[in-house]
Amino acid sequence: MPPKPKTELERQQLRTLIMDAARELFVSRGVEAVTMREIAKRIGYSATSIYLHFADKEALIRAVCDTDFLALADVLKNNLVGNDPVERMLAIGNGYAQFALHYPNHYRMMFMTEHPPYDPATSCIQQNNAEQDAYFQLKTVVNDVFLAGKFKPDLNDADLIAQTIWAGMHGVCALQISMANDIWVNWASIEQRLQMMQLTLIRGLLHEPTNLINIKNESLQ
Amino acid sequence: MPPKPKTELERQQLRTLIMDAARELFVSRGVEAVTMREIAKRIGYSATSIYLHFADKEALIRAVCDTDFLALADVLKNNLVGNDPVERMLAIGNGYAQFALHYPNHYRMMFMTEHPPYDPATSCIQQNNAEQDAYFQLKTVVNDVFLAGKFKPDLNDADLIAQTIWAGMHGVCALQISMANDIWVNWASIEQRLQMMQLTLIRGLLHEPTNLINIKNESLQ
DNA sequence: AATATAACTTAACGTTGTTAAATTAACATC
DNA sequence: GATGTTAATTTAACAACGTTAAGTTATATT
Repeated sequence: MPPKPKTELERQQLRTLIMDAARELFVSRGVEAVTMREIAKRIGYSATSIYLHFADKEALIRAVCDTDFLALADVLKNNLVGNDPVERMLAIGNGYAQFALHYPNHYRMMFMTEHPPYDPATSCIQQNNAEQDAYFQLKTVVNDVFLAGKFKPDLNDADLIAQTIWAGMHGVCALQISMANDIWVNWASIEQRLQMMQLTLIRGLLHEPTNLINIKNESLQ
Repeated sequence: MPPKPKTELERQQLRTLIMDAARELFVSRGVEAVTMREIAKRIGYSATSIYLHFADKEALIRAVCDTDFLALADVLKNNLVGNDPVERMLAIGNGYAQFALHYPNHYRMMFMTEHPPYDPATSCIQQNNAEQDAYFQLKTVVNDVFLAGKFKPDLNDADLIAQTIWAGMHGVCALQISMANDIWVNWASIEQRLQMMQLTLIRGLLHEPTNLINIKNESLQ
């Protein structure tokens, strides 16, 4: 009820208050099922107040997504340990899958629904910043593996390799999220499918087996 | 405006009339953007009439999906030619991707959005029928390759292999559909990405190179 | 000719995202 | 210190949605 002129900081705080409430609801029930009124109620404001900070629901979703890309980049960064570049490449894949399956509604919002494309002008994420850009992290690892001469000799496009790895992991995660309950398919366990995808990617991309592959391989049976 | 008792055939015809109108709109603009009133208008009925044939919008979507799985199975069947099982395996992948990219809204509806899972009681599709079940077709081809002894010796779970191939192709197609416009990523062309995924899968799953792989490989550069 | 029934429509309900108008409180100015 | 301006917020309202309830109309049955 009390309107006071607010400082830029206060406006920013309210903005993130809205986003945090929205995220919590989005994550637990999916973007579609959450209403603007509900988000507003959660923080004790009226629905129309949200429109003072975000143009529409789409913009709110986009903003939440953006900060969640930061969270993903953070998860990946923490998984990015080890001296062997191939080991790091496997680790980044595991981190990615862990994120996707731990926050499926989140993942769906970020990678499985159409939203207005990334806009450098309004986004809070800096492209090609190792701390913030998940794709850049993947590409960096791929490049490390490349420089170590581990890829098959006819593979030399880092973007193409990175996108293939991404697509492989995304495929497993996305099918899990949207089709896991479908009895149509006699699904193997998600752990098996993830491991099998990683094994297949490693075998398909690297020019010779590594210890890591053998380990993976044995535990697959 | 004229109500007459209808024969079972007439009811069935109206049912498919609704589904055809719905499909056309779904395909061109996506399920979410299409309203029941719009579908009804298209065929000259009122919106409520649809509810005489489908419990709700969800059920209509599900029914359209079901017949579209038949369409997919048909596309795949027509792509399933050649003596060499590996060749057929590549062909089924190409058919799948062709379907996904030619009918992206369709594909999104079928594989990228959550819907009530397949119900054998109400579905028109017969599971494990080679003419109707797309997954069964894939699994059959995988089994042919397996019987030909082409897979790496430690791979012996046909479902797991089929699901890995599916996930790989799905990953490329799904990312293309929902993220292709995102300038965040320096996307390689969709053709390149599909080819690269197939090459990687073949190399990761088969125990020795084939002619087909070399052809693929050269054209990749 | 009266009645029942199935096909269909119109009206209406509760929600949704969103906009316009009204309200309230702090600040600046005279 | 009253007055006006401005920003923050709310209430009211709109159009559109999925869906349900209540009506209407034409055929089939008795």
